[in-house]
Amino acid sequence: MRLSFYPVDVTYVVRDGRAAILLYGRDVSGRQVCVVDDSFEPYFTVVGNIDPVLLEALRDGDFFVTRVEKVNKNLNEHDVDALRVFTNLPKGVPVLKDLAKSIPGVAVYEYDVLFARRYLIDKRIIPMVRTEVEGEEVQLGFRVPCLRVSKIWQEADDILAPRVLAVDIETYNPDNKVNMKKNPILMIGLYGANFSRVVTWKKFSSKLDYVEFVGSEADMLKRFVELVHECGPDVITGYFSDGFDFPYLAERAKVCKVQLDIGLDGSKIDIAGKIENEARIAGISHVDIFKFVRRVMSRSLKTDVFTLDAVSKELLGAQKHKVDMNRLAPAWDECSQDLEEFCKYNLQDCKLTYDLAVKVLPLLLEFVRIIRLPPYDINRMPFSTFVEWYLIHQAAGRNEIILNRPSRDMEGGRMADRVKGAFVFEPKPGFYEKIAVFDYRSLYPSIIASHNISKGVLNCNCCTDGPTIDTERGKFRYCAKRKGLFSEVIQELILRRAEIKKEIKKSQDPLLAARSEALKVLANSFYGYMGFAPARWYCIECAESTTAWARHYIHKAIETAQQAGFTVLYSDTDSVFLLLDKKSKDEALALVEQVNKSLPGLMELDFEGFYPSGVFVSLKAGEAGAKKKYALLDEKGNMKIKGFESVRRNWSFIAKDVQKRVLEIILKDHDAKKAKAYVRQVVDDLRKNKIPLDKVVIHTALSKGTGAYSSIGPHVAAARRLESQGVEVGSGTIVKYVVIKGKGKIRDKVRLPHEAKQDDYDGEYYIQNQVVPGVERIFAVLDIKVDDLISETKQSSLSGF
DNA sequence: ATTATCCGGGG
DNA sequence: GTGTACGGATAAT
Repeated sequence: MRLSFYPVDVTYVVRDGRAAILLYGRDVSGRQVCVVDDSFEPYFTVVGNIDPVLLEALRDGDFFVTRVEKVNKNLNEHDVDALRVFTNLPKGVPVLKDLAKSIPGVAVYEYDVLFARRYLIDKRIIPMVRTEVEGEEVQLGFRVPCLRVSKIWQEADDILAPRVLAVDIETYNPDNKVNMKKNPILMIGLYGANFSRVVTWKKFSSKLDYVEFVGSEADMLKRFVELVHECGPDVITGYFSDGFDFPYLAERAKVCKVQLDIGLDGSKIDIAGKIENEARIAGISHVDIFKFVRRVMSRSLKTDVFTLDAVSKELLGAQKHKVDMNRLAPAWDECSQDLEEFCKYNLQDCKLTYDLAVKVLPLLLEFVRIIRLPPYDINRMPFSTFVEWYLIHQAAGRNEIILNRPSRDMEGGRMADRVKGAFVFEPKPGFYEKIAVFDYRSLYPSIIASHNISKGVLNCNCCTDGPTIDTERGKFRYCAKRKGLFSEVIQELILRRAEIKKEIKKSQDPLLAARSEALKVLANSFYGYMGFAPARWYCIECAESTTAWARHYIHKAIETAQQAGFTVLYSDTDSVFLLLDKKSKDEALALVEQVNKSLPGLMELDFEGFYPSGVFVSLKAGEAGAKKKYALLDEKGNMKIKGFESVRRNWSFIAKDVQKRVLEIILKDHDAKKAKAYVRQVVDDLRKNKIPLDKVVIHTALSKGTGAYSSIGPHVAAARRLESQGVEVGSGTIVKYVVIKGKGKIRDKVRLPHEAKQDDYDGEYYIQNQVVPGVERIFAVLDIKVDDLISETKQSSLSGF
């Protein structure tokens, strides 16, 4: 019997003393199935001068070696004769490899690659991609039909469009603390394509068609299992569902003595993980959107908090349904009509999670396709291991032995290795006109590709004329004859991305954007990987060479520009800011051409943009982290602001407004006097309390409970006021407050916004602590002192007349 | 300055 | 599951 299906989840079971790989998925007719392969045997690899008979004899309890095969492999990109040692069970591998390792002259490899992953590597199966199988039906007592395969292969590259179901729970939580054993779940929301449901166990009158009432919490949990089965999702998703919803559901199921058997094999949700919970459901890919967004997408998002509300706002332009969560428990106790609002809230959370899943799954699935691991694994994998797993698959495809992870000691030793970083040319603070910016396109990846930087070809024995680089650590040479592993795979990533970018110009397919993004992120992670202590293919010499070449090339661009008569304003890592002065844009472009002619391989200097004006600001002592602090105005009149991020959410609107407006006046009008007059006006208005009260409200997030602070900052004082008014506050609560006039400590002058009137706030405080810090560095550049901005106006000083 | 710990998200 | 743990900010030494 022939079957065509998309594997979603891959695991294994041991039956009758034999391991069987299980590939759950959906076949082309839309049916969920499980494909069973019991022909794959666990093994590890041995290198060394040893008689195979010694290995065949290894045994420890129930674990034993079944056979030994000679294989020809590459070890660190060199030919080697190896032995493949097969064991009866996967769990036997770590035990038997220890025995093998104790034999003198033996090195062991590939003993820690999980069995199911080993299967994907060796069979060259990419999860979520269409897979062909031949086999016969078997009865395993699963919820889905099972097929025992005799043959499995992939020939097409189309990917499953997964059926997605979003889940969210609301819990009874009267004391603001999570207590899974004590407090019940009140409602469970589910949302999928053409499906909305909220199940709850207290009856109140409601016209909402998606609300379903059951008799008890236990009934609700049972109904949840039924509904999941009805939907039959490939992907079940939640927001922080690894850490909250699923552990909660599992715990309540225990308390209520309900079998939460939603796995396709009839198993329960499996909550694992030592540091962070992970919730696994057999046969279904559980995707925790929060984990993916925070780990993989955080750098490309503006928000610095990753709540469902903030992330939805940015990615979807939608927000949570507004309710007062502190009212949920009382409403439940009173069985109040308000519960309807909480049902709306519950469903909206599900919908947001679903919409987010639809939005981010293309990127996640693109990583699945490139890295060749199931969505569940990609979702939870630390970003650092993306490169590792990409390398593992690429290496295996090249008949390379997968290198071992370092021991604890080795890792500790590696920690001390420091790589000399990038070159930075500090800008001279000031206001400038006509700035041209160049940058090297994907500098580090293109250096690795173009200079053949790779662990296996470092200081090779086969030639001596390869490219050489002087570094802090010594002189390194990379083979001129053979392309190394890193260099080759990163080159493939760069070239594939270039092709996709061409396609993007022709078509608007959002999948192409996801693909390009995934390739870029992966290529950019290689440099970090080479210097990452726990890496299998750790190569500090490679990392050192990469930055050394980067410094070489940025210096080259700077020198070429200077020889052509340009003034270099600023440079950092891969970019150069030039002052055009009397030169034309064409001359700047010609300069780029000139540099590019001398660059090897895939390296390329790009013209990033032309800016009519810009201002570079000096740094305060202790501001070492933010090397760059500048604002540029592009030809369309847009401001590009870097490094002024001290103006964040714990600043009042007035401070943010003033900083932005000052930069605008300086860059657009080139008028220092006007900027000064503007600030003086604001200062005057603050003194006279003419700036609206809502502009001086300061927002700060609490990092812990109010009792836990040893020093009472203004936001803590405000939080305590809130508490004294009966409002629950805790870690994460955003506290809003204003500072009012009066003597004494700031914390004593803190009031909640509703407690203060327009005339109460302390203008002088806002001038000194909010407005001035935001703009003083900018005015320093223009030779205007703080005193000029805030001294009492002549009118007021004459008013004593 | 450098190292330990805490926290994120969720109700 | 042939298992291992993130990363940034802040507090503590």
